[in-house]
Amino acid sequence: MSRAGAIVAVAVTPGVGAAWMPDGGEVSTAGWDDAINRLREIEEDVGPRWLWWSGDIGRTFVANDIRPARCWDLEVIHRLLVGGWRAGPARIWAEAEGLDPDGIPERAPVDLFHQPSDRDDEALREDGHLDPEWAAGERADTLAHLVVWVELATRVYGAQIDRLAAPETGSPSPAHAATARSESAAELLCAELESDGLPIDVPTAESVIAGFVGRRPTDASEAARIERERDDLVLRHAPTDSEFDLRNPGQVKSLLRRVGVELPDTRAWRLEAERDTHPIVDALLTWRKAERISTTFGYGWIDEHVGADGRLRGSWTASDGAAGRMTATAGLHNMPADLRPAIVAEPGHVFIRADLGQIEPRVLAAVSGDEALARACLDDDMYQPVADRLRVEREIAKVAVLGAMYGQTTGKGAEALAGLERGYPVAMGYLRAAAEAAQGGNDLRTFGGRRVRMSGSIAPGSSDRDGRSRAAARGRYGRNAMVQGAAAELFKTWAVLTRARTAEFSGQIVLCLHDELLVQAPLDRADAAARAVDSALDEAAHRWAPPDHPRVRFLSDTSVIARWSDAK
DNA sequence: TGCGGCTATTG
DNA sequence: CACAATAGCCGCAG
Repeated sequence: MSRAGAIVAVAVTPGVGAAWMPDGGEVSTAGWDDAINRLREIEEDVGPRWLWWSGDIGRTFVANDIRPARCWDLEVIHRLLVGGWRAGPARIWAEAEGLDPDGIPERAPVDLFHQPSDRDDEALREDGHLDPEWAAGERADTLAHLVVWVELATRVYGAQIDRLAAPETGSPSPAHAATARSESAAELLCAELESDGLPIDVPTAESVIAGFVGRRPTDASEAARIERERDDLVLRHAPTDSEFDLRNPGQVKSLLRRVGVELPDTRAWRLEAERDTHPIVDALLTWRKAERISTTFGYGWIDEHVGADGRLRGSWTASDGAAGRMTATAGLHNMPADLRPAIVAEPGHVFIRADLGQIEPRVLAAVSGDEALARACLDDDMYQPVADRLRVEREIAKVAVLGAMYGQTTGKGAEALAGLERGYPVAMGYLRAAAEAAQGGNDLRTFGGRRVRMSGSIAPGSSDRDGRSRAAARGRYGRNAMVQGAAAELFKTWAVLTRARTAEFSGQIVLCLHDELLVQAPLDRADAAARAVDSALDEAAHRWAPPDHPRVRFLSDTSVIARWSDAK
């Protein structure tokens, strides 16, 4: 029997045990021997929305093979409401209680007068702040302490619910509470992505790598010899009486000047234009590619990040950076396309690869409420109707729309920008308002309720001493964050619904890539899983979409494939 | 040792 | 070569 509305606050410490408390009910505890079984029973019998302090608890669940359907992550929602990255129990508590975060106590130094054993055991100080030793996680070591944590969690939860519904957050919107739930689930999905990893066929990966840098060296001296030979393929085109370090851009520039190629910098797209000028340019481009594979995506990368089970693992964050996108380490988000043939579904399985078409301009149409732009989204290729309206080529229209979202003011799309202003004034006004607010140093809030801080270290402007360009950079940052951030929210809603709806077909999300999902499923259930991915998008668009705005059509290009490179 | 600059890769 | 990210190597300041 499932009670979908049930909230169960929970705190777990491996080796110690667990405490849990249903909303309005009694607190229970179990020692570690019993804790995981009890929690698993609750998940299976009740399927509650687990309320916990941070993704650490979710990771503990996942590490013990419990995959909850629903959660409420206080730290995730704190970041959503407050913006930025700083969190932790002390900040979360202070925010919930309306206390000044600058008043958060430092921990007392351990010295003759402050021994650890002197501590009293109260979680809350007289001034209302969380005790620093509790905040540092040192008081999660007994069942009695875990009981206190679940009680405190319940109090923070109440405050967050109030805050999500309050006008202070901007326009009060059910989207904010919905985003809070999907962002929590996304953090849980990150725990699973870290645990599960991405299937990679190591022999295939190594043969791709070998194609760029040669066979795996057996020892350090062979590695050094190969490196030297690679360097020589470039340097043989250079004057023999001079030494150049190819890894030093300044020296590469001098080297090129010596052979008559004068460039402001040595980026690949500039070198590309000079390929025919001198043979050293082509050699250098080849060297760069090999060097990149060798240092970043070579044998060392495989050794470091691929497990014995043939899974590539990195760490994941559910809402990083300016706008709250998912991020991943270990090259999971920037793996060269050349390596995609090595991403292969395991025996008896296939991948469902699904990617959203033109997600950012469609999201712009939705959040701005621009009816004309929303109508353009009815087309599979929304740039075509925009081009027709502006009476320009499709490529021009595309560059103009992207330029508007990125804050471009010069170049090819600039003249079409005026047409956009006339044709889609609501969307353009939305972007301009965001840019102006950001330029003036005002915090923004995305459609889903994420606060984008314009004060603080993430926002641009610290290194740039020119005030005007700094202001312009802030404007572009804010303008883009509103679109990219809302797109990230829609994407995560889709991802967590895909997680839920493909589970019955044994689907497992193995990669999230901003607008693309890779799901592994058993061969014989692939079609059903693929249909579930598509219907999860419809469901996500429904849940996420602004209720008082024109409906916007979202599209997924979905295919069933054996390896990542097979699609499109 | 930490940080900014340059470079390459992805969405 | 606009917006976002991770990550490597180099030179330079402390």
